[in-house]
Amino acid sequence: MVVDDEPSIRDLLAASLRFSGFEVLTAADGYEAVEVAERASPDLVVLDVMLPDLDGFEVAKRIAAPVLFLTARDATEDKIFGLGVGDDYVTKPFSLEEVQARIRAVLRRTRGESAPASRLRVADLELDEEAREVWRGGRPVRLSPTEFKLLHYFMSNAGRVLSKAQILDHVWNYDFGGDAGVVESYVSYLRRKVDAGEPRLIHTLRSVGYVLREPPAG
Amino acid sequence: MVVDDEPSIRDLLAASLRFSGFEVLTAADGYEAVEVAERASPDLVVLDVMLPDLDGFEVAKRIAAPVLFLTARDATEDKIFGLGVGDDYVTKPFSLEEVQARIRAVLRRTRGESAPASRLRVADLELDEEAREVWRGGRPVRLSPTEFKLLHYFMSNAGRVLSKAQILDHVWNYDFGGDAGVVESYVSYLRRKVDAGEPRLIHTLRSVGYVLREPPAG
DNA sequence: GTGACCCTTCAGCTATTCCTCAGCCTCCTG
DNA sequence: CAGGAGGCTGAGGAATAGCTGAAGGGTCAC
Repeated sequence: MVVDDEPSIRDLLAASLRFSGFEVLTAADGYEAVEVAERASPDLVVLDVMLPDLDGFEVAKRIAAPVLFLTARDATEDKIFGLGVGDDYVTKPFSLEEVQARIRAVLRRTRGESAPASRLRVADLELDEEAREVWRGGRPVRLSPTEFKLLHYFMSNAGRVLSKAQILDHVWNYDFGGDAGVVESYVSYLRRKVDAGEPRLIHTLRSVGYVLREPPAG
Repeated sequence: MVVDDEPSIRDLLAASLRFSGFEVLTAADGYEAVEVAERASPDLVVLDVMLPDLDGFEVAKRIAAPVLFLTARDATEDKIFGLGVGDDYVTKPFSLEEVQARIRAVLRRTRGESAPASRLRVADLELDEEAREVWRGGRPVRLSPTEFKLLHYFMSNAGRVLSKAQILDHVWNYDFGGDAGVVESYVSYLRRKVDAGEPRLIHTLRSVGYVLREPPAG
């Protein structure tokens, strides 16, 4: 369930999560959230701290499901964890990659026992979501946060063509004002760090986008 | 549904989509669009961002259907995706091939589960729309964007005779000023890249046009 | 405060792609 | 068989997209 009073953010999250295969309910304020949560018992709630009626913390207390908070950047962290309420948080403005990563982490944690692999693999390139580690051909690679998010997006969409606009929308914060040139820069960084050896995995499709895949045999 | 205030573009799109088997409604401005959409609940809306009354984004919010935006090339592309509104966009001037490709992609995506093949095949020539890959006799072929569009047009009209004018109208942008000589050039490119081996698939019908098909056995 | 790292922009460079054109070829016709 | 219309293709110039090194500014840890 996604709870935010701003329709644009609510829709953005809902659409992106649905695309990733989640079933999504939404609510625009605290009372609606509590109500919907009672009726539908969601597996997890993405909850804006700042709501028009009820305080986000208040809502969290009344909801049985795990909670991922959305909060302004300047909110002090202790407030979130200190209250013993909420399982993690993401600061606004966020990137979709980040929110999804946190969601999966919380689900993994709260569901306990079942510890899914959380490891992506394409050819001899491996990425561990939890440990935030990457190997190419068994050799560890150090990536900056953005590089990691970008590679993660590529790997979880391996074989699918991604336009620069799509990449920008998923990997960068939703309020990013710049142009798609950054994507080129970061692809260049990634290529240098993880795509130096054969076979090349990140391919450019001119005027279309990029795709991460093993080159077709032949 | 097609929404654009310019009659020429509206009619161009409507005619081309009808020919491809879609059922098409049109609207000339924002309010009409919202109204028609409510009455008819279209499966998808092709929507010009620049409308005389309502802003295209505003219209999109009030419409339940998936939206494919039409936008000027120089418009800041960033804001299209990012607002969580609209599912894809095409810049003006566009080619009909491109619009139809995007439409199919959006429908494929929003309808989810049903993942149609999206793969065309004629003899030993194969084309994957999503991956943008082409094989001839199992061997991958690299095509430029225009070559790919042209081949796609040929393959989705296999067996049908296409005049150079038709090809120009579908594969090239609607504002293309040049003459049909380009088509000859690109057919030549295609022949070299994908039609070198037997059997020849692209046939010239002198002073009529071209046709892609397997020669009748014998 | 300082240094390390990170993010973003930018500009020069390279590679690719697009389109035109001219010369040659092919087919049809008379 | 000659002539002409239509078609083919190689060459080349212009435009465009993409790559990457460098630089500026920001943030964070120490």
